[in-house]
Amino acid sequence: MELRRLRYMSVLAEELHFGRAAERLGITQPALTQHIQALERELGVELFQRTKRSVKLTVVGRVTLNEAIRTLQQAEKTMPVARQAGRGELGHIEIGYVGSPSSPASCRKQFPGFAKLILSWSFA
Amino acid sequence: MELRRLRYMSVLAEELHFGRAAERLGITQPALTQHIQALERELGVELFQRTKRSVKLTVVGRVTLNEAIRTLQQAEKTMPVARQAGRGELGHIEIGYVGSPSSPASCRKQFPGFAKLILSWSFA
DNA sequence: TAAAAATACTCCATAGGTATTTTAT
DNA sequence: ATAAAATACCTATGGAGTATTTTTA
Repeated sequence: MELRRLRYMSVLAEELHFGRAAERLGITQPALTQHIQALERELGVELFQRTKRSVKLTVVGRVTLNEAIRTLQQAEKTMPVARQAGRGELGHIEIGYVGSPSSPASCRKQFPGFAKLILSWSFA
Repeated sequence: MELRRLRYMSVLAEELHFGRAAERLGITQPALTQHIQALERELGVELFQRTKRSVKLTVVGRVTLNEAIRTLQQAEKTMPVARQAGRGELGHIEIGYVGSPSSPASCRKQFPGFAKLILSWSFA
């Protein structure tokens, strides 16, 4: 499954018109038709109901679109996050156990205040 | 940005070895090299630090990988959800205002119990 | 010297374009 | 008759392969 096709699908769902959606996407109508067909084949479902004169989302399409939009939104974050990290505006904290052999329990025993701090921020 | 490349990145991050990662991915080592280079070019950051003898994630790579994994996990949901919906095992509920002109406020006035029900489930 | 990543090149699949056909209104 | 989606076909970009080079431990 490709992000590009999910984008194509979401724009088509907004426009409900292959010609206009294709234009917004900077491709031609036949190209868009083929991508939607390919996506439908890949998922094994009918996303849009076409009647030569109108296009509408099927119920399956509606449900699929929800997931697609979530995926696209998450994907959109990746690029700016990478760039911010590249400029040193974002980093990460690594947490490990100290001493060996050790365990979460022994770690909490060793650093009760630290464990409380972490717990107050909650373990993700 | 392509999902495939995020998958390539995440496998390479696990293996830290182009040859083994490529094998797991069912492609050749040069192909993987080129995809990682392309992804780095696209994002404008260095994801892995290679020293001809070892590969390791940079801090930027670590941060980017977090987002990439979230994206992949979300993307993974789309296909089964679409198929479930296709078999009628999933649907959706649509909620709108009744009467016109209307607003959330007038709707709550008209259907105080309904609004309470919705609020108890919280507006997403 | 050997192991591993990068580079050079070649080939083919497919994304996308143009032209055309089909169909419902 | 017309608007709009589907189909047919062609081209070119780039993904993936093989062979080779480079590098450092």
